[in-house]
Amino acid sequence: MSVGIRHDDLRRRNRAMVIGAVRRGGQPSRTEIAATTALSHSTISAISADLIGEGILSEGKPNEAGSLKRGRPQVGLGLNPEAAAVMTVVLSLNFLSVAVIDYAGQVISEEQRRLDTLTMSREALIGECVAIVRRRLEDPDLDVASIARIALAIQGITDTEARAMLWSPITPQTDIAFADILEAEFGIPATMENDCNMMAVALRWRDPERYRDDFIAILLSHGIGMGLVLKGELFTGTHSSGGEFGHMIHRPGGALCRCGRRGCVEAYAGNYAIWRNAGQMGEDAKPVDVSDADMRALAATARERDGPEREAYRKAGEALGYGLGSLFALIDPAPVAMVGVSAAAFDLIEPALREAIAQTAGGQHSTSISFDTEPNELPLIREGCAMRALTFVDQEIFAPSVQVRSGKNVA
Amino acid sequence: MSVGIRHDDLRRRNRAMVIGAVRRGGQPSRTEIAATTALSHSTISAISADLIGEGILSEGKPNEAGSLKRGRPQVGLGLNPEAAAVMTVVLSLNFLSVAVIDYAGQVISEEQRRLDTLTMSREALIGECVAIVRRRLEDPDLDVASIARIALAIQGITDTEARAMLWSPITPQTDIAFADILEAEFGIPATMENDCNMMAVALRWRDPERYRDDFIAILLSHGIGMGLVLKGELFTGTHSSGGEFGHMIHRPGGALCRCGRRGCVEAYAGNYAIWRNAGQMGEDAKPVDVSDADMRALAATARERDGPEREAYRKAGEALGYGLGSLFALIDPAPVAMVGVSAAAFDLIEPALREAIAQTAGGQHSTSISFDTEPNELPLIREGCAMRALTFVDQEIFAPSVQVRSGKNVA
DNA sequence: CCTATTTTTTCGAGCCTCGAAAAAACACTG
DNA sequence: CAGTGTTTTTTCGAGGCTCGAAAAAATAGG
Repeated sequence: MSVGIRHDDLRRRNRAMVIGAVRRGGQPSRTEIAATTALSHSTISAISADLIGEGILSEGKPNEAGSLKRGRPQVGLGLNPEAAAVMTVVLSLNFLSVAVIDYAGQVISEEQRRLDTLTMSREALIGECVAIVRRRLEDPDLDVASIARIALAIQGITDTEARAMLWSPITPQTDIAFADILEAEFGIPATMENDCNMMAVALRWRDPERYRDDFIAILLSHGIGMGLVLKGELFTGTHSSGGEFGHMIHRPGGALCRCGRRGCVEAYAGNYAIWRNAGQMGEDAKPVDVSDADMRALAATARERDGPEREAYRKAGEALGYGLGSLFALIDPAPVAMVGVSAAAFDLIEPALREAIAQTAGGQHSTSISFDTEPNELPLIREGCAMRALTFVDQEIFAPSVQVRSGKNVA
Repeated sequence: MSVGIRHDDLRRRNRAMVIGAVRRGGQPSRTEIAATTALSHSTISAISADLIGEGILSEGKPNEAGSLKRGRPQVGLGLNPEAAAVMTVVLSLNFLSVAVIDYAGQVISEEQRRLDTLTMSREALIGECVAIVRRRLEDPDLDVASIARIALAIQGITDTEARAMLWSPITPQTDIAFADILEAEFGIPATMENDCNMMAVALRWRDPERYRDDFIAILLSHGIGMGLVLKGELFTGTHSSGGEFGHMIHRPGGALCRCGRRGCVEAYAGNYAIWRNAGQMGEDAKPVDVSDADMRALAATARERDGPEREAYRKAGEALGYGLGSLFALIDPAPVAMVGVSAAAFDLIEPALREAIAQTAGGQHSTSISFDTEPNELPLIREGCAMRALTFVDQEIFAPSVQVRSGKNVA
């Protein structure tokens, strides 16, 4: 049931708030933090003194950005890059990418690797992941002990507790508890995240003006994925991973979807769906993986001449529009970011999308709904993972419930 | 931005928590409250002493429910019925119902009234509401000063701040700021709530076992409404009122909906949709209001023989099933309560609904999705309003941010 | 009547935040 | 270059809150 607030929760939460204010950026001074958190100067002073003493924060150079104001200059607080580090592991189709990121968010070590995820055995897939992580950990320039968290991301369905990949389009393997495996192997806490959720997290950090409390990130790729932020929090469904926007029903009994069902949004707007419609192979044609290059060529053709290619994109737009309309009927309109290779073809998709959305209850103010596009999803996913892992460190390690006060001093 | 926790917030929140634990029922003892809130006995003791002193809580008879245990018997805490009172105003088609409820949740005064909402002028509608509230306030048995809150409920769309009805099927009038009107008239804080949201609130109080953190209440009536509770909180969309489940798109370009658009779930499952399908009037037939008696007769006919009536219910089930399937794709399956006159015909709806939902991604475990039915929505809406208003009193008046400590003693 | 048991209250200790005042750090002025 | 004004940051005592331990209260059983 609902639990009371203990006295020591107070400090914990306010510590987390100060760290959060600093991470949000701009080298805020103590005074600025006091203003945004509505806590008194004395409190902020005490907490930041603690945090600096523990090597979590550090004071910036006061001479920077030549303060032209009258009195004592504000001294900006920043994150101490050496306070900790995190690792991101992004597993996508035929591609594995790992990075080590310092506490301030800078990449300090990375490795990328092509592999044939669709045909690999379960053991090989796990083995590659473990091996690449091990290689990064053994990097002589790195302080292994400082890596406090690993965040993995994968396209597909993850479990509630962010421990395992349950199903993914990039591999025939199912139910791999990556988080548990890496934790057992390296003794570092790990989580298994959904790629679209990480995209949403990254967008929030990249552009907090536009992507603040409510917004939607849609991945237009082989499949259609969604990351949804509602009321400032990642909405991950009540049980499993992200909202399966791509499998909302567009046309009952309609086109064959990769998931085996019929009429899903993805069966009209996924790369394979656009491809088979453009090739006039019929709506029951077996879904195939289409390369990004082929998709770009397809879009070019569609731009060039009216024909089945253009019609395929129109159908995709229609499906996305009705899907978004139904979604907006539930949650009300919000800014949308279209991410992935087909986001580069959004010019072909948008007209039909807008037309469809205008036919729905959620599209009442359809002209005011704004779309952003970002063709490259991988950097977003990695950034999201990094921020997710760093936020974990901020909250769970540097502002823990049981104040251990490790007193470790990185000086 | 995110705001820090002040020192005085602590008491406020823990006070609210104690009140909440008592309202949740069962005359809990101080020890039981300490257990559920994870606060210490001393804290609970101090807070409950305060609350009893302020006349908010009262100690129950210790001899009740003959405690057979060894030591000092627990003394149950209850809400002092005289601590405050709230008023509910439920405006539904041709019907206005008002009740005064004491702090413990008992109805102490009520009045109901038939009126022709569909033809009334704006002024007449507002006038009737104001008049009926005034009559209750002038009830000689009542302590007017004790009424701390009014909660109105109406079918339709309300604004974000719960101040105004923006649109409702029960009247051609739009944009009536009922909450502001009543506040101005009587000087009592008021809110304007969506009827389906209040149904959801009521279900949560009625059966917290089943309706705890995630569930859905669907109103099957003239229109299709939804109240959605996610992660223990009423989900009211990001901007406006409740999720407009009834206006998710079932079939793009399909049957004509009351909202003027095409293919909405409601255009297949609303009373008028079932009625016109049963009468084989075509999917573009103008929506008409059907009486509850007519709907019951229709259901009886459908049960009796196979024919267009039965087919109409099948279509309704199909629309609801695909709609729920799409919803479940986003939020994952959750218990559903079907409320309203057509919930009494759920036996006719369920087979097609289950068949449809099994075709969707959200219906993966469709057999495990459970439905409850409750034919009568009005009592639910009233209960929900009452609890909403009482919770407001609990949290905003008896556990206020600025501790005024009125010290009023109801003895 | 005494003892065991359980609930509730009391009391001092330890934190935490706050406000006010002091200290610090700089710009401006003559 | 010393003095003054301004703004930021720290210090310090006061007031609150929760907690744990111990005491007090209330009952059943013998």
